[in-house]
Amino acid sequence: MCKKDKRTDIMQAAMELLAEQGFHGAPMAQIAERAGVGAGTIYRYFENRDVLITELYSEIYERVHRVIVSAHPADRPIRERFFHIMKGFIAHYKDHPLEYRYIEQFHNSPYGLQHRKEKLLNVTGDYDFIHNLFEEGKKQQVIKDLPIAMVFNLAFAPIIWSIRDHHTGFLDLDDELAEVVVRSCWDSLKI
Amino acid sequence: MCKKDKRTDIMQAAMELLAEQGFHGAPMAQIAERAGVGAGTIYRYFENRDVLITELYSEIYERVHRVIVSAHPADRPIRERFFHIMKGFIAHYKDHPLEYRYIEQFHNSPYGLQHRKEKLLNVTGDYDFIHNLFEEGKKQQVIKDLPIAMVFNLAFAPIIWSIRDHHTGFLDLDDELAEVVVRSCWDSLKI
DNA sequence: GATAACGGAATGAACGTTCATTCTATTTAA
DNA sequence: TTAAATAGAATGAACGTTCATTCCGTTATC
Repeated sequence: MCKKDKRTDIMQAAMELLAEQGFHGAPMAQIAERAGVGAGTIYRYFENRDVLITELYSEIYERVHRVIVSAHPADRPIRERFFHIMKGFIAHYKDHPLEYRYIEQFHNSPYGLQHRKEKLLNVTGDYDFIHNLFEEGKKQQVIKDLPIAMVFNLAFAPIIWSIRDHHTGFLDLDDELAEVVVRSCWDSLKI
Repeated sequence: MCKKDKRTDIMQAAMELLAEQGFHGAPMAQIAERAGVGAGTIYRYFENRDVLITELYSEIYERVHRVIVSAHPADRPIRERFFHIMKGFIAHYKDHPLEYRYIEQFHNSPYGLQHRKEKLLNVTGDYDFIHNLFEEGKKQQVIKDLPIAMVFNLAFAPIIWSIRDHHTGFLDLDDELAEVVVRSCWDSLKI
């Protein structure tokens, strides 16, 4: 087994356990056990627990980002691009409950606050795909001229909560209902 | 100091520390210290940590519930009642950041899942004010005939996220913006 | 055989909870 | 009225457990 395999195993085990049992319910020893490695081995690949959790977040975020960016109809109207992103977002997280749970846990933890702060201040200065769509929509006067944080909330909050409810069994978010919630969010954003 | 005082002191200290530092960042010893009591004293008033956390939730939930129910225009149209509730909700949690943070932490913890499950199944069988408003709205064909969980999400998710952002400094949720977000949520619900 | 990777026992810090003891206020006895 | 007795509230040191991290003997790789 080469180096990369162990690292991948550790990340997979960590995602499963942290998603299922929460950030405080998955000790390093258990992660090691599920990954089939010794507890000490984890520290050869990740400096400490925080680094593991943060790198795993980046990795999982990358996955949904790739889905959203792929086949993006960049030359179509804002509304259509919005629907494409949101439906891709829902489909991906319906298919990947563990990824969803992980991201949710991360955002609702102190890591998430830190992360959100850096993103809004754009510390890294990198290009944010969705942020850009909303700014363009505001410029074109297609969506309301609201603070960007508010735009994100109107666009994502009901959808994310609905995905959560789908996974906990409180809601059956089938294609029809997904369409309804995306349309509702769009209606709350559009001028 | 009489019995009631100590209990209140403990609850106040617990709310402050659990809200500020999260459910895993506030040891019982620290709560006791801030409350000005011995660590063991807490266990005279609360069976264990879980009971303290759960009772505190009920107490804090009661407070916002009282605000929402008070002066409720029960004989006015659904839309007006919705606006009354949502604006009261926002105003209360803008005024009480610690209560907001506490409720948020609770909902995003295993306690919250349990609580949500019981509420949706209506285990206690008690009358739920807001639930009832939505059901009535559906019956009157004023709001969309969607699963009740979806109605809650469309109604509350953007508002709750906006209150969070207000307290973290990402958003200035003044009266004007509060009006906008409530109207947006209503627009996503109404037929 | 030298070097890097690995495993898992050992370590020590942190935490919830317990319990023997102290303190305080109220009742009883003289 | 005063002093002893009692009840039970309050205390905080101690306990047992859990957990992230380290350490070091063993194994694999070249």
